[in-house]
Amino acid sequence: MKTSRFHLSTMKETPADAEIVSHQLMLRAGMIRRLASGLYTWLPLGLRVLRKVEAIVREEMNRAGALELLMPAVQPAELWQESGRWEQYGPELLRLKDRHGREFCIGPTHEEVITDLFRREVKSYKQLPLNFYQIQTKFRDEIRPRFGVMRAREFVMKDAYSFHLDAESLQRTYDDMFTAYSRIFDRFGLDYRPVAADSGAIGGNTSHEFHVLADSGEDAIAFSDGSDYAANVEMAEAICEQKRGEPTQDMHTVDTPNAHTIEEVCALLGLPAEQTLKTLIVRGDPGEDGNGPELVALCLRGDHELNAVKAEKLPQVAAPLQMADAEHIRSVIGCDIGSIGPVGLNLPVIADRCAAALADFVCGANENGKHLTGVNWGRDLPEPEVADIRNVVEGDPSPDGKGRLGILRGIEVGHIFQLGDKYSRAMKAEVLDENGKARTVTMGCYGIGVSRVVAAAIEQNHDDRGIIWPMALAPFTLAICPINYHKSEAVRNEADAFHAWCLEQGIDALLDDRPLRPGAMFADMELIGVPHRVVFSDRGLQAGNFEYKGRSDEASENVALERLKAFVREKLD
RNA sequence: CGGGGUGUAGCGCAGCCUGGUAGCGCAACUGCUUUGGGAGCAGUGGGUCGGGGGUUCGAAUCCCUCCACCCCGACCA
Repeated sequence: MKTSRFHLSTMKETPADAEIVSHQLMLRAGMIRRLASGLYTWLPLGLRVLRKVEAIVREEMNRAGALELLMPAVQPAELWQESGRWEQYGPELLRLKDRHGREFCIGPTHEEVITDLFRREVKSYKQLPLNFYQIQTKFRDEIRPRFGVMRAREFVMKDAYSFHLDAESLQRTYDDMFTAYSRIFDRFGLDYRPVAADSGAIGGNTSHEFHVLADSGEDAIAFSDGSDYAANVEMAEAICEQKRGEPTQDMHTVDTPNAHTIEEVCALLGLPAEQTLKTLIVRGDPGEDGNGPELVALCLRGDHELNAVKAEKLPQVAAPLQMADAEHIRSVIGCDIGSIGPVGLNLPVIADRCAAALADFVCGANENGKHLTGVNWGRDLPEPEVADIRNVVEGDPSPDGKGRLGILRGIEVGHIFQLGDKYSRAMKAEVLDENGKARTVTMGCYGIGVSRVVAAAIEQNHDDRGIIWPMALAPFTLAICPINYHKSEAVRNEADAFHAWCLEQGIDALLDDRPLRPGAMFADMELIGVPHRVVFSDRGLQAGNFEYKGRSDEASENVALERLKAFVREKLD
């Protein structure tokens, strides 16, 4: 490809509304253009990368025995009503009506459609297991689309759905998918981690997320330095090593005017946050009979953070988690937030393991401007119910007992999940077993955010000059930069001949034949992240050399012209 | 949805407070010079100042309204 025939559309300045580096670089490099909120056009340069991601995904899915198909983006409401998700899904589901007034949605995912297909197509256990996948455009009407294609409303996803007669078969395919995903992310050349994710009510290791590691990632993942344990912070179990000490202090009330936060209380009393207890008041779950608690108190050590996912799984707590409002708290407890504590509190009290292990701690006195010191469970107030309700922090022991936890940030690009019979039961997807009896099948589903992978690769691999593509994802693998292409016949001949050779060899080479000065040419090739660069100039040719530089090399090197083809082959292999 | 902010040329911005008919840099186009790290000079084109309404002799500027976009959003006890 020659730049003069490729719509290379780079920008020197960063568009003001792009917040994160991948979004900025994708705009500056001319990979994408915004059409409306959360909707993007992929320009030729960006599409080349997207297609490379797709190709690797497709090859590895095929290798793992999955079968590609393609389902419609628009889906009839009846299927969603059948699964119950027409009501459950909420405003993220884009709904529309056709000219006859029939209701449809634009698919955010395809469990209903694939399950419907399956029940019409497959009748016998002999046809199982089956694993279908597609690479297709999805639409989710996000509350707040942002970060370019990282969190777009319309995006490209690979979604796969497997069908099985029993749990063992599902587990085998699940393991195959785990292996295939690992191969896919290995081939991308990205630094990634599979992590255990919310395993839900079924129990066991039924879900893994694949995260591309990047400091800007939206998810926190916890991993052990002593084993291969890795889990989303949302679900990583927080263990308390400390044993509660004996009380050594009496309980006292102290004046703490204007001290509302843990930080302010600690500064005032000269204590570390680890010696304090904070009390959060959340809405209770009224339960089926309506006799559940209206409010519930959750106690954490002062330096810890509440984990909402864990908290809302508690039977007393309303899901989704809702903090009580200030007015409500004042009417029930009689003080403002900032002065609440569990002593004498007429609410169910649930303490995190570490909060329950405190002795002689400081907490709010349920009276504005006052705190209690030297408080001890069992002596000054009843023993609390104990639960794991905090986020793990750096240095916590690993839940598998091996090593300590570190925290990394990641971008979720893949998710594999054992669905069970949620959809197959609701939609009566059954096959006949060996006894001729109808059996409901069990399902797995497996997603990869194809367009998000592109953004995540950039988040992980860039410098102040632009993108640094891993070889497998680069839109072009080799940039040919001739200096004075339009003036020097020798340079032009050499560059054209080499370019032609590259095409024969199947090398994605980009020849920059624009009449630009070298600096401008180099800057563009670095911005779009081409991994290898070859320069031809009169000066070099006269000395019998060409110049080579890898995208992340410090300096360029001069290489003898005779070695050109062998040298390039070596670099690309 | 709530809070905050921004809409002026393809991109980045100034002008608005204190009304007087729109400007800078980059990009684009033409010509000449230049050619190893985003060249120089000269010239050219491109804007119903987000839309609508109002005030005024006169509105990018003041007022009202709608729209779009961006950011933040219970970890506080």
